[in-house]
Amino acid sequence: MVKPEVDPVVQLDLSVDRSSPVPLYFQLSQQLEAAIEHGALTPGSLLGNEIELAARLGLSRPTVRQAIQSLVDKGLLVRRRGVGTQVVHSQVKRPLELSSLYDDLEAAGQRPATKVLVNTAVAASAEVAAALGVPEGGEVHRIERLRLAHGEPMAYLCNHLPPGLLDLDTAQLESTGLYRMMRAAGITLHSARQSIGARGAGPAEAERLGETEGAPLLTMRRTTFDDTGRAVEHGDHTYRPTRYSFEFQLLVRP
Amino acid sequence: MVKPEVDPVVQLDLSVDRSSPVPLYFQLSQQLEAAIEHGALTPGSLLGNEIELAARLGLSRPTVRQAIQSLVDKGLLVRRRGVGTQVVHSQVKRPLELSSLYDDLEAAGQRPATKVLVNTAVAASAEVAAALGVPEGGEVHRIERLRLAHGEPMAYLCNHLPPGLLDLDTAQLESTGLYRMMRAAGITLHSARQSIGARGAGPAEAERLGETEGAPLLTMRRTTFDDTGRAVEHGDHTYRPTRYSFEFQLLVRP
DNA sequence: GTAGTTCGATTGTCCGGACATACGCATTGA
DNA sequence: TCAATGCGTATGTCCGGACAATCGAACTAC
Repeated sequence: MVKPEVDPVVQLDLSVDRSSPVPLYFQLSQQLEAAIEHGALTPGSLLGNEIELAARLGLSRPTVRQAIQSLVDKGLLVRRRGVGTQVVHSQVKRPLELSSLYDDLEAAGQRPATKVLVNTAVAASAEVAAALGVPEGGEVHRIERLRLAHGEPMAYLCNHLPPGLLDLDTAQLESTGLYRMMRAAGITLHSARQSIGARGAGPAEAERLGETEGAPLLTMRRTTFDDTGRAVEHGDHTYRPTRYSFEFQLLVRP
Repeated sequence: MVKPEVDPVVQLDLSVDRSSPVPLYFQLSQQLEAAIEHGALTPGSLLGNEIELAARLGLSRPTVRQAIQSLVDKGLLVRRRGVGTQVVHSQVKRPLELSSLYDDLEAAGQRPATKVLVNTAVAASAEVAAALGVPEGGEVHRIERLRLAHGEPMAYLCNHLPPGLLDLDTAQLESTGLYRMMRAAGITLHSARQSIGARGAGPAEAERLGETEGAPLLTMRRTTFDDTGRAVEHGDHTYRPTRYSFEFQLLVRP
């Protein structure tokens, strides 16, 4: 005889503050997310039907649905018609974001350091010009940086930016990441095209990263666009694979 | 004197079929997406306000909003309060999906071929057991495959699956991809954790892929989960970086 | 006992309206 | 000339309700 093993319907105390400027659906989704993170909502448990949940909170169903939908989009919940909404059996941490290496390292507690090697205006090569949408040979800004963690070189970052987009202060580049500077300048990052590959290190690369010639390197080429579709950055990065790999989670879009 | 360069408001003929079982918001979003793809809606152009659009189509605003929102989520449109909704300046093709190598190659017109090297039950190693959530030493299914394109080896794929999940027919594995077989078996893929790195080829690997020992290889380790949170597959793949790289687009989630 | 049917539960879709909020632009004022 | 103000417009949020579609389980009939 097998036990029924019925998924429990969880009752937790939720509340919303109508005087707050924070949208109600957002307050609710945050509380639900916190409950999942915190363990109050265990994986597999049912959330209880929307109608009753709305009544209990004094909200309308559309508002509750909006809150739930945002968590479904994050991969934390699954809805099934005729069944209910249940918490995904964990494993989900963070879907892939357009992350900066700097932020990633900092989040991992690695205290990243940056050494700016080059920070100057140059004529755009054919590839850079095509990526940034500027005329070939036109002026673009070139940055070469070495990213270190625990004093050891971890990655070599070569970026090109369209002229006049950002005030690229070397000191600032060494103390924070490029993406942060862009966001601080009011640029709304929207999307990026990436290509991740591998190749053997050339002599100069090997020297820069403290590897031997021919050693395997992880490479990433990326062009980033803001919400107007303008290319705001093109990067060519090489990573030491013994020190860094790309970790991410992806969701199947339904 | 600079030209005004005002983004035009586009008028295109849209229509919905109320007798169709296809949801109205979906009909609309598909037509809008087609118009963008086709060029009828040019990048930067405004979509016209929701109220009027709803009136013109005989729909309610929530329905129109739902259609627009789905395209915003895909990165095709951007909404600005007080301004309007406009088409993103292209560059956006497809956000990253949980893709199978087989499908990727087929979409690229490469006519992939698969050679199954191993297809048998084995005892789970510690790593595989942890990834699949089965007891260490318990039975799991192991598949080793060689993926070829144009007759050349491109990748070596080693996968482990929980026992009894799928009927793993060797002939079928050679004629299609693993993900397709899973979907056909009624498994709803939900999310995956991936790690992409690089390393030098060992002797056996080099032999299998036709590379020399120590040659740089691109590696991908992935665990895939279905919508109940159950791990359905754990893979350890190595790619020849001269033949393959990971290309994808990502969106910043707002 | 097994297969088919009915039925309750729950989410999916859609409506029509209301007010709040933020952006861009024109007007106004110093 | 330039900054502050006000206004129109568009999206953002929220409501309350209605019906449809689907799933699972209990029920019925064979």
